[in-house]
Amino acid sequence: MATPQLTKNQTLVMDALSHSEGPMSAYTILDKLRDHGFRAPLQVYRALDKLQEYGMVHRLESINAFVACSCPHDHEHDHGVTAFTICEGCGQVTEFHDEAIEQRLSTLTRAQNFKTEKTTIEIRGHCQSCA
Amino acid sequence: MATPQLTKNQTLVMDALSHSEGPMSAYTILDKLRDHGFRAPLQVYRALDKLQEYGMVHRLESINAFVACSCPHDHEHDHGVTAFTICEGCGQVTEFHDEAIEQRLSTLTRAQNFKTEKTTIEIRGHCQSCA
DNA sequence: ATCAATTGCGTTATGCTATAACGTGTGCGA
DNA sequence: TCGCACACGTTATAGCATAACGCAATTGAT
Ligand SMILES: [Zn+2]
Ligand SMILES: [Zn+2]
Ligand SMILES: [Zn+2]
Ligand SMILES: [Zn+2]
Repeated sequence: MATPQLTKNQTLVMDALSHSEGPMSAYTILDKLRDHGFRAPLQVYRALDKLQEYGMVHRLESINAFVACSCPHDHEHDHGVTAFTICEGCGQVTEFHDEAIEQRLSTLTRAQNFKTEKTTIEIRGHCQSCA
Repeated sequence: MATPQLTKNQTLVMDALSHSEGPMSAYTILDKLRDHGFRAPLQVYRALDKLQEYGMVHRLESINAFVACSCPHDHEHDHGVTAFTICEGCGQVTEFHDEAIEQRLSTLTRAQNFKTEKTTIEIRGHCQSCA
């Protein structure tokens, strides 16, 4: 997915997420952007949809929140399966990618003739500092 | 987690999930059980909490729904990491467990001194029939 | 037997998350 | 110039989950 020029709203949401310490809910983002003219949830959700499509933002399904992608590359290509550790103490999220897991999941889904479209891997627990 | 005698509400919710073709939302369960005296969401959520604690029900984070555990065993011991394929076409959910993935995730989290409490693996896509 | 603690239950109200449906404006190629 | 795609703004609504209260039944010591 190529990364096109972002619109004003998309830029605002992206900046909010980038400058945040951890993940944010859509409504938290909304509150942060009220001073910039945001009034309704849809403004946030529409921007988030696009940013996810561009691979710049990930949704954390298990906590209904969103986080900026921490990959070093520039998103000119899909990064495969993404996994996260999520600390319940401090909220810190760490993104990682592992070829071995991706391969293994691919083998398992192929065995049942399942066509994968999106894979979610989220590990809840406590980070080193919060253990 | 030992499986104690279920209460009336827990039994009703468990039966509803067991007899369902696929996963159900809490509110869908509520509607199914209105004829049995259910009136409020909390009656469902409280039962679901216990059933999850007993390992008899799993929550699917990516679709806000619940499904009966399909493991053959009797839940007298924790089954490790649970993974699911979820068909977007027919709603069919398949539960599976893989030692290799569990080991790999354990290695990766250990490397960052992360203490895992709950692991979510959900694969959205299309099953053989719906491909 | 009695008291205290635990657990389950029912109810009302509330909060959080996400989308439907409508209309507006803008840019761009046919 | 027309038609289309896309972003945007607004209002309303739908869907998911929990807070807080009180009551009843159970259990398990003392
Ligand atoms: Zn990423
Ligand atoms: Zn932490
Ligand atoms: Zn199971
Ligand atoms: Zn299917």
